[in-house]
Amino acid sequence: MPIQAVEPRRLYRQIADQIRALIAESEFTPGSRLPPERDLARQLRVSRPSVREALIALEVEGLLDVRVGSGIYVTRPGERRGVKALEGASGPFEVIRARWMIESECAALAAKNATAAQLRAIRKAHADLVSESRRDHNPLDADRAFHISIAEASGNSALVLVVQTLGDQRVGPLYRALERKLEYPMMAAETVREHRAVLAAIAQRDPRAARSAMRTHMNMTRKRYTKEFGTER
Amino acid sequence: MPIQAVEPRRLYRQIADQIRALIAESEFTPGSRLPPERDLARQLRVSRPSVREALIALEVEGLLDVRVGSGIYVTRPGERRGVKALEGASGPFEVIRARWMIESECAALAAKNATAAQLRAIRKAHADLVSESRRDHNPLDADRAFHISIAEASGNSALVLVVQTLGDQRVGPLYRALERKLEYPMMAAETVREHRAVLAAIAQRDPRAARSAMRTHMNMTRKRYTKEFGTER
DNA sequence: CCTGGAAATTGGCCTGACCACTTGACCGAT
DNA sequence: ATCGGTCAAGTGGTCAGGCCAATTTCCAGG
Repeated sequence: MPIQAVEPRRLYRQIADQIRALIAESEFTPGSRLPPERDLARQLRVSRPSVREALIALEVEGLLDVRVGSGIYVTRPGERRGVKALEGASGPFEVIRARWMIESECAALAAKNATAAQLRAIRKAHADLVSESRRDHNPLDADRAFHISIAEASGNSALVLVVQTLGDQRVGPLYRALERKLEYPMMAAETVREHRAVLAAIAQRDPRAARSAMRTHMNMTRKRYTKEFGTER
Repeated sequence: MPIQAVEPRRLYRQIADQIRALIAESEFTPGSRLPPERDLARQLRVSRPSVREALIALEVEGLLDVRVGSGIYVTRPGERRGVKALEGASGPFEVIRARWMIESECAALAAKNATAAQLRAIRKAHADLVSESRRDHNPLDADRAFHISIAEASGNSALVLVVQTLGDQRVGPLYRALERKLEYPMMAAETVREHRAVLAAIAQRDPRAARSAMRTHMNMTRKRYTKEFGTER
């Protein structure tokens, strides 16, 4: 057992962790406003600059949105832009092509490797997505969760990370412009059918069908983008 | 032309941007120490807390390492851990399997799509890697740069992001333990041969050979890991 | 009802102070 | 020569208090 380096916990990290935990426990829900800096400092028994440092860290992580004179707001999951997403955002067509390649292999691996619990999680994510699709807005969060549940069933956490990273690209400016043009819920019905085919192939433990179904879904998504956006980019 | 939202530039972001630019211009090189906070504040004509806020942001981004009592250091590219890499680090074998899948397709795409300039960049990255391999330490940075140059030649920026993200996983604790056990420069000679085969296939514009060469490289890398680390994880 | 102004609240940034930690130099004991 | 202890200087960490800019809310007047 090698001697471990001892790393003192800087106060701003402790504060940031605590706020992060409160958000995760839904004490502060997405879209809601945190108490003012002065109040947080008082409640946490620390100085206000220390609170500010923690807030900066959480802002850089994309978890919070700090508005001068107004307050500190928890971002909605779809709005969260981590560091990576701030660097040159990838175009929608690039993302969908990368997803075609990667998520089809994830689906094939999921068909091979999914545990019963993971299959249940995929089914639940799918049901949530169907339910969300009945509304008139883009079910971005539920869609993302469905795809991530499949990546998780692949059994490779590096692939989960990759799928999450690609999913994060969907909040870039090009993507927003594109997705604003899409029609709901007509498109939703097609998407639901494609998702159902992916789920069915995974449930039947058929890697080839799962790969093919996910590729079909990505191809159809690309076609939908092309139809609305004209030339690819 | 819609009216654009005006977003005032918070001072900490301006300072962080300036420091980031100075690092990019090699004014501050990886491993080097920045001037003390008090000096930075004086030079930039801002207060020290404002400098601290900027440093927090850059620390969260992984660009800087702040050591109490010692100073502020620029991280080496291989040490940079963005937000994503802090979440549950993936194991080396998971990463290598994901890279097998993804980077082989990148190599095939690079063989198809690389511009002359990109091919030159791959060649340069390879030459740098060969040169670095002659030393007795793991040429992590140069290796990473070589692989990223191939992803860039794929012509899909989403794939570049994915390869970067997977590359970032190589600084996790499991990875460090594993790579400490590897022998240099004996292993370096094998790796150089494998890299050369990838480069040759790309230069010959042969996607199948490029895909195959990269898969071989990843397979051999996994074998090297297995040999040193025993059971896979 | 709408507009403008005032007041209250919120975040932004600053100054100054003190504390904890690190580093390097120096000295004495073994 | 080596090791441990002490000290001083420098570094980052955190705090208290202050003032300014931006936002929100409320109220009065047209």
